[in-house]
Amino acid sequence: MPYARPSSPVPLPPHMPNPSCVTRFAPSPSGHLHVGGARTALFCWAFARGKGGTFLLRIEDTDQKRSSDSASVGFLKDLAWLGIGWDEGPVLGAHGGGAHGPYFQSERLDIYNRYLAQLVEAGKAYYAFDTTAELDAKRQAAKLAGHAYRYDRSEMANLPKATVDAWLAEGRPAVIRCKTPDGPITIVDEVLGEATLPAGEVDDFVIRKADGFPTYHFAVVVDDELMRVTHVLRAQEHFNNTAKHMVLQDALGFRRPIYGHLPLITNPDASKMSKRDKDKVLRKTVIDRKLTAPPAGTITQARFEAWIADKNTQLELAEASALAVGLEVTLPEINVDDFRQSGYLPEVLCNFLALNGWSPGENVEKFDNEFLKQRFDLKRVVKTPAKFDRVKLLSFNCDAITGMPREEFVARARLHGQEFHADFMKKITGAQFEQLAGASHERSKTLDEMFRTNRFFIVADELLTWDRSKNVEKALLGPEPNGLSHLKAVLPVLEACTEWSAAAIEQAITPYAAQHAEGNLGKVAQPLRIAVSGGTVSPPIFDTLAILGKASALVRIRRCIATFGG
RNA sequence: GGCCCCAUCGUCUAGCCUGGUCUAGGACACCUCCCUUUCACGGAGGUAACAGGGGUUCAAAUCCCCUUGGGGUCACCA
Repeated sequence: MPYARPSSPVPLPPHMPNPSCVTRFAPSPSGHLHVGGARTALFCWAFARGKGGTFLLRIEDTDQKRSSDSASVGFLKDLAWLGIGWDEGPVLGAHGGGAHGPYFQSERLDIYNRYLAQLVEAGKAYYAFDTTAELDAKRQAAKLAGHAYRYDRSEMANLPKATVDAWLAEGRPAVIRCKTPDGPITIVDEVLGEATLPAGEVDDFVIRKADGFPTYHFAVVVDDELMRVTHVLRAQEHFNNTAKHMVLQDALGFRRPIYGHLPLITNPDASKMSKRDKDKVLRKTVIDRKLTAPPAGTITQARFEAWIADKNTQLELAEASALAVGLEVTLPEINVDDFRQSGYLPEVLCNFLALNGWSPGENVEKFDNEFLKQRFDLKRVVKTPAKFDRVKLLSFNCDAITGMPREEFVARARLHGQEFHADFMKKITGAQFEQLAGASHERSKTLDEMFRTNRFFIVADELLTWDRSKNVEKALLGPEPNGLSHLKAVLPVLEACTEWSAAAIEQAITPYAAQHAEGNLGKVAQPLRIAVSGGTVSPPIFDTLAILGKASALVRIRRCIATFGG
């Protein structure tokens, strides 16, 4: 067991007694939590909690250019929404805290510097004064020569101490590099097995940047040790980094955690999932439609032009969303929050995410986090990358929604509406909403769907317009007796209704259909649906009429008759 | 390109470690039929995979080798 090595000989912050298992999720707050990160967090959480261990969260904000406070708060909220609670880390509600902080790397500079000094002192790391331009040139040359670039330490590693001190004193920019020992390095991984990198593959990598911040590699190794992390579960893109981390652990005399590298989650076309995907969709739409100006009320003309002119310019999330609304296109969900907005259930997202890269076997597919916690193990993690299948996710979501009690759906849909469709909620009474949600329950694949497909409910009666689609024309203006005639005939029937409930309306309409439409309810229902909704799709017609209210329904029917040539 | 890893239906995967029970199982998607006042749901069927080639063995999806294909990585980003 690699972890059985003696504890750190470097007595820095006092350690708590080690729990059996400590995992960590360590995102860099350079955006929003995306599904890949969420899956990693979920597995880390399940692994630790399943073993009675500790799951900790650490924010890797050592890149000053890319970090922001709001981004890290977003991460925390996303995690909490998914039901992935952390025992140690930044505090949010009941989550976080702990004795091994601070959990923001930007607040741990002193700690890193002490270890850095120790390595330099011991001759295991050295200052290097190469400029970025010099290094770039060498890399370029290596590329042209057709071989991989490796840092050549001969110059900087052998600088006399006096020179180094003098250069530092005069303020020359310098990084610190780790003096990587020669020889092959064997990575032991619980998912992938063993892999040996030949000698020379790992060069003298930078461990402290010129701005004084440690690099990712250094901070990770120090923090994992001090936070007594036992198991590192992370995405496979980090696999090769492991060698660097091992070099550092050896140099510092640290324990070695157990590693498990998780397969990547990609787009269906195997490309990396990234926020750029949103940009791509928008760009394609704009180009396909040959637009030269943004839709009104989205982004400014100047911003639009700058964005279109340069493929490397990316819209901010808010800009992209606004433009998507204006263009009436749907952006692909990438971040956890996107899925929340789209009306996915957190428990379903977790379930589905867990299925990308892991499975409990025995043909079990549907499970909750509790099950995952009990059953998750590294042995069943697959090695191959998974293509993220939104269609299957949607199917799972649909199953979960239609499978929940009606009251639960109504309640969750209400919360969703209050957050994302405030305009809709304002224009509808509580009772109406309850009825509408109840009627939408069994046909909803997401919490969001009913708000998008039922907008006709909140349109003013006199502003309702009708589709002129083939189906509408057919239903209304077909051979006699056509829909329009039925509408005219059924109008007085509805006017005569004294009670206006779904059941009462049905009782009034059914006899009519029996008499005048050969019992074919559809012949009457569909024209009514079109009349009151403007289109061919709505909740069941009697519910729809009842929710709308008698006055609205009658106004709409009369207007429809007039519009289609009564 | 160097290095590392991987390879089962269109997709997510079970099976592989400990060869025979695999005429390869499940799920999503797709197709057909049924149900149906729209949409959706639901029900019953169906199509569909061991990348290719060599070994080893009485026997290979399972073990070995090669080829091909895919992914990752080669930053003062994480």
